[in-house]
Amino acid sequence: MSPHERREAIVTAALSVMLRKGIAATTVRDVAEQMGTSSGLIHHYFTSMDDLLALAFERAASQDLDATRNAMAADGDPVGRLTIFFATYARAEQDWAFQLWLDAWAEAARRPAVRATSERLNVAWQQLLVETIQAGRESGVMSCPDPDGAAWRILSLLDGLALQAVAHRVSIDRRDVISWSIANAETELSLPAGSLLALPVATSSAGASMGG
Amino acid sequence: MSPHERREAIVTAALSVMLRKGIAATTVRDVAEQMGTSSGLIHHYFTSMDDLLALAFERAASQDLDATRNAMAADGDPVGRLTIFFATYARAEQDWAFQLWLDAWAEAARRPAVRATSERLNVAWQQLLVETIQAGRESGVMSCPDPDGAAWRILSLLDGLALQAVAHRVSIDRRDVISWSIANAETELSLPAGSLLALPVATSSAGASMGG
DNA sequence: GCCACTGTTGGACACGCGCACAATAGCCTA
DNA sequence: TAGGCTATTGTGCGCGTGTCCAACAGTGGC
Repeated sequence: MSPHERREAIVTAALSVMLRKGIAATTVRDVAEQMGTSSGLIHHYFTSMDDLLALAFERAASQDLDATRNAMAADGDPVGRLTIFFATYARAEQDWAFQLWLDAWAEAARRPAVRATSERLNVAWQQLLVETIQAGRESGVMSCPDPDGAAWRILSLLDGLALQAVAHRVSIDRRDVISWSIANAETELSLPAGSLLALPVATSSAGASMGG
Repeated sequence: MSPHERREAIVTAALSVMLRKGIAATTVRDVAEQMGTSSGLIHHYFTSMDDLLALAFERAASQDLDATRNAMAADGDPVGRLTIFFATYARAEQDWAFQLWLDAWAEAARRPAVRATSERLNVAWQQLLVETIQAGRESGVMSCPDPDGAAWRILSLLDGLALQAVAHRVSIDRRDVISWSIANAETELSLPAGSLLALPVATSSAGASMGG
């Protein structure tokens, strides 16, 4: 295995463990065991465990964002894109992905590298919504006086609800997380009720290729 | 120092360390050093470190809740109570208090005692809203088909927005966190725009006595 | 076929953790 | 003043962590 391949393999393995156990609980030995190699090998490629964890988190979060962004790009209609957004929003449906964000938000206060990555990616999510809202506004199908604020509110309600569902398991039903967020977005954008409801599909949602 | 005083002192010391280093990074030795005593003493009063951390977190969070609840009780009008709710919501204004919640939500997955406390208190916050909404509905001033769900949505938007403000510092303006949450609540409860806006007051918000 | 190089191994090291336990100190009662 | 009780100490155990390092193996160049 070439050095480049090995580095990728290590990041992938670290990511796999992180998704299962969370950022803080991921150890060098876990990653080595996941790869089926020795723990010393990790330090041959990464100067410290922190570097590896930060890189793996960025990888995971970026892949999630890219998956949703690509899925949305397949639809030319802003309303259709927004429907896909909610349908493929992995954070809200896959606990391990959202737990990563919970860890990141908590760690942001004490690890500058994590904060920078977390903030940059959250803003990217929000911008994805802003672009879609502006497109919908230009085509006249959506009405929204403040796309930037609306995007933050839509995203924050989604995160706030998902937070309860993931952290506390029972407080809020998973289906309500999505349906309430959709209803909120429809109100924000003056869309008819039910506009953003996706037809149930058999295929798994985006982001499933990340392993775990 | 009496057993009761000692227990209180330990909880206070644990809280002090937690606010400085986060829940996950708080150790028995840290708490002992904070008090100027030995680490063995902590285990003489608490069966496990997890219990102590959960209790210290509960102390901080409960004081916050009680402060808001008491402030709301001073007003007989449901709309007035809700106005006070947003005006005294300490989480959104005091970073150290909200950072504790960020830690708790992340740690909930790994510490059962923390999860139980976190969930119970979040539900208590939600119930505080439910009671107010139901009172407002009975008096005819509010209209809401689903008080339980509306309470979760109001609270989750508030938490989701505050999360961005606290974890990332710059993404969202602190004033927008409150004003957007208020506007959302007014929509949820069919209240006239501006109903929940509080007059600016000079006194500091509730919960400031907790130190840190 | 030998050599050098490098990916890779597996264990040792120092440290920090929660926790337990025997010894000590200090106060309250008699 | 003597005795007993309990808060408090200090040490140490077992474990898990990140990091380091000497030894090994497999492969490509000479």
